[in-house]
Amino acid sequence: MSELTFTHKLPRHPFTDTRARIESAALRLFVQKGVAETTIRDIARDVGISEGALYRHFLSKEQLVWRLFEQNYVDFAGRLATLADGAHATRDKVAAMIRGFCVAHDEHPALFRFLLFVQHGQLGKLAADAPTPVEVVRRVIDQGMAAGDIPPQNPDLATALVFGVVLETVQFAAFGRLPPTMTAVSDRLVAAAWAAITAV
Amino acid sequence: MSELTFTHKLPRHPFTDTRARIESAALRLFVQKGVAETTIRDIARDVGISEGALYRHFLSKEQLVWRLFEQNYVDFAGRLATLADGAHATRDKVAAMIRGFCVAHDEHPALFRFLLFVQHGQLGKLAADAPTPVEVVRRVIDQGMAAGDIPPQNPDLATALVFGVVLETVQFAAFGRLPPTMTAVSDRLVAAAWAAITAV
Amino acid sequence: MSELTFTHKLPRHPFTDTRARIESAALRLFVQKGVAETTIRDIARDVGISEGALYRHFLSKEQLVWRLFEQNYVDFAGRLATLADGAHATRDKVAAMIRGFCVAHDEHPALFRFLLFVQHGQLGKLAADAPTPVEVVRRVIDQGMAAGDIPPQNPDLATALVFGVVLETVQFAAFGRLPPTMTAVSDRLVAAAWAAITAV
Amino acid sequence: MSELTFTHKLPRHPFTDTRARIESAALRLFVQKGVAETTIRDIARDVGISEGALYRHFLSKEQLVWRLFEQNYVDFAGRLATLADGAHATRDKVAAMIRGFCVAHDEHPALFRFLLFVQHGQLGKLAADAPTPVEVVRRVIDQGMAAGDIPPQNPDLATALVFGVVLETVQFAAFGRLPPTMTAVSDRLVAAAWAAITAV
DNA sequence: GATGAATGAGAATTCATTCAT
DNA sequence: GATGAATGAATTCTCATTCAT
Repeated sequence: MSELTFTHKLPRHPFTDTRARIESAALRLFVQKGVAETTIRDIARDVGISEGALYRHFLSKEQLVWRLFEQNYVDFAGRLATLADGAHATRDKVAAMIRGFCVAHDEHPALFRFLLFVQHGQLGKLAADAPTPVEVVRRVIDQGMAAGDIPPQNPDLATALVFGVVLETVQFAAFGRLPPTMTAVSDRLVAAAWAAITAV
Repeated sequence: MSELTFTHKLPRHPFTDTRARIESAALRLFVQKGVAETTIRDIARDVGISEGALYRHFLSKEQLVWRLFEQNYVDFAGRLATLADGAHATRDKVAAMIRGFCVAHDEHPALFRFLLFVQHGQLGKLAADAPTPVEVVRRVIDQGMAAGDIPPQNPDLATALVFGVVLETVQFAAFGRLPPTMTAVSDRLVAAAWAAITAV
Repeated sequence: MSELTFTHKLPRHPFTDTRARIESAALRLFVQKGVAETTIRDIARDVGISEGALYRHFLSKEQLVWRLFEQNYVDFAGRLATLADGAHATRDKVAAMIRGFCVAHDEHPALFRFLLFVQHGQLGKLAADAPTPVEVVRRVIDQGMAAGDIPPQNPDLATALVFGVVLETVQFAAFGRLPPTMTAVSDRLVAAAWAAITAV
Repeated sequence: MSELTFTHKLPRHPFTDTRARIESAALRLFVQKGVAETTIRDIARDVGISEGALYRHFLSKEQLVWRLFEQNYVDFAGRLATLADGAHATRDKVAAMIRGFCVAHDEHPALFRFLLFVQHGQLGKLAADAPTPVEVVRRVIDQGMAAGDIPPQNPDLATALVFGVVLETVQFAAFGRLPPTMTAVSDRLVAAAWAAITAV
């Protein structure tokens, strides 16, 4: 997974790491055409190996999809949590997280989109207590309301607003309606999200 | 299409409603499991007819999907435009549209989700000049900025913010994180969206 | 079958004789696209009736094909026999038959091609003693050899030569390599056929 | 294609002959029952592989048919041309070609019938300038008329006569009316064809 | 680790035929 | 006689997966 993660582990064998090349190709194709529409043959051809060879690295297509999702999703949640913990004021925590979203997107847009859109449905398979970006954001909201920094309201709705501000902007960018780089608008997104959750 | 559309056209054949039942079943299954994952057999079984019978009503699965999308998407855009035109102040226009989203969702959540999430990708197939909800909202934003009601900014980004506020709330509702009825929170969404686009 | 046969029976109801219109359409389509490639729907659409209505007139597609073939094939054989019987010298008999082929072709090319090419395979289904064009020609050859007008040789081969001269010319015409009218070249075909069977 | 072609190219994969076995089976079945009436299942069963396996060797049934036709048809045309070029007098050229037809037939009757009858309709798909048996024969006729060896006449009609003599004899043989071996009657066919085209 | 042929379970689609109205 | 909806079997084709080499 090394090349894919947000956390920059180094690949062991940069020129022969077939597994990473498979994952990278799969991710790109999944985001481009959808998971169901991407065949094993598509991936194999893209990587330049035979279809059979893929099964040396993954037990099944389903497992490939799941690994791609699970490992990176939890990684990303951890990263967000770290960013939130690094700030003290509620607004700074929210800002740090939104900037984290933007950086993560710009580092690897395909992975970002895969995690947040394409495989959103896999959420149900995660262990109930697994850390997720949604939980991380929601915890910050909860604490902010407790501290009086955010007016009292349905914390899930406030969480949805934060995600909506970020994710829809990503969608518009993906459809070419906005420039592809999220970090360029991260300050604007912070302002919008904060205004939205404090507008009650 | 009568059962499905927002505008309640009459069925073409008064004695059978097979076509409408197919569309209704297809819509539900497409939203539940995804288009690619829904087979013709799934739909036929759900309607209680044979697979072959489906093809008397639709030329192909692709055409079924496309019709479901295209007709209703354009309908919905028109409806939004009417709502926007019915108000005068920019904020009232935005409010009317967001309430329109909420009502449309609550009337037929499956259709709403199909149009706005599942088949968002079909957008590219629409005629370049076809009216879309995105265009309608964007036009209101443009006019609002021209009138000085909304601070100068990238109008596409402001449009994305409005959509984000609405659509992510719908997603949270679909995942059970929020109550299923959008109209219950429409005032909150109006406030949030307006705050977001004026927070620059 | 009236409109179709070579023998010019009059239709009973020229404007409502659905059966004849079905046969006419079927024939044209069978020759144009092949029997297997022509669907009941094709025929029905061409005639302007529903698919179900076709089954008022024919028990099955197979029966439709068979009727079209059998009735006309035997008719045509009888007509050829009459022509042969009307001449006395062997060469005149051969000439009369070849001209009969040409006239039959020009009267109704689709029927001719259907009988001689498309459904040649149905031959096996005919009663063993049913009169066929092949038998008619062969009998003339036999008699001609007995009379010393045709040199002794394999009579089946001589029969094949006569058919070859006529039918391949029809094929070339159908492919646009020759003009569509056979009667224009019937004298040439007579000369060629006679030369071929006497060249031994 | 090795087993099938007249020219014996080598199979591309030395360890399997599946492709050749598919082509051989397909050819036999196409000639026996017709192309439309032969299913992929028929072919697969005949070869002893699964239906899916067929698609590793051919993209579609259509492509299988087309390859079978196109490669061998052009091959055969080339072979005929070589034979014609090897003789000098017009009659010898015609004789060489007719013997070439007979030899080709006797080498592989199914292929011969497939090319000259079953798939005659594919002719339209050939490149306009592709060499065909018809063109080869016609060129010889043209040159023979120019040289004064054949009386002036419509060269297409003369070509049709040559083909008629050969092909109808093949048909009669296929229907059991003549012995199966064409080479046994090739001299007779040469005499008949030459007589037919010079009888004008 | 890799290959490529093969499998087998569907998938979408077609089509002759039936039948209630 | 006619209609059009429906059926069900068959057909082409796809694709995740296995396996001998």
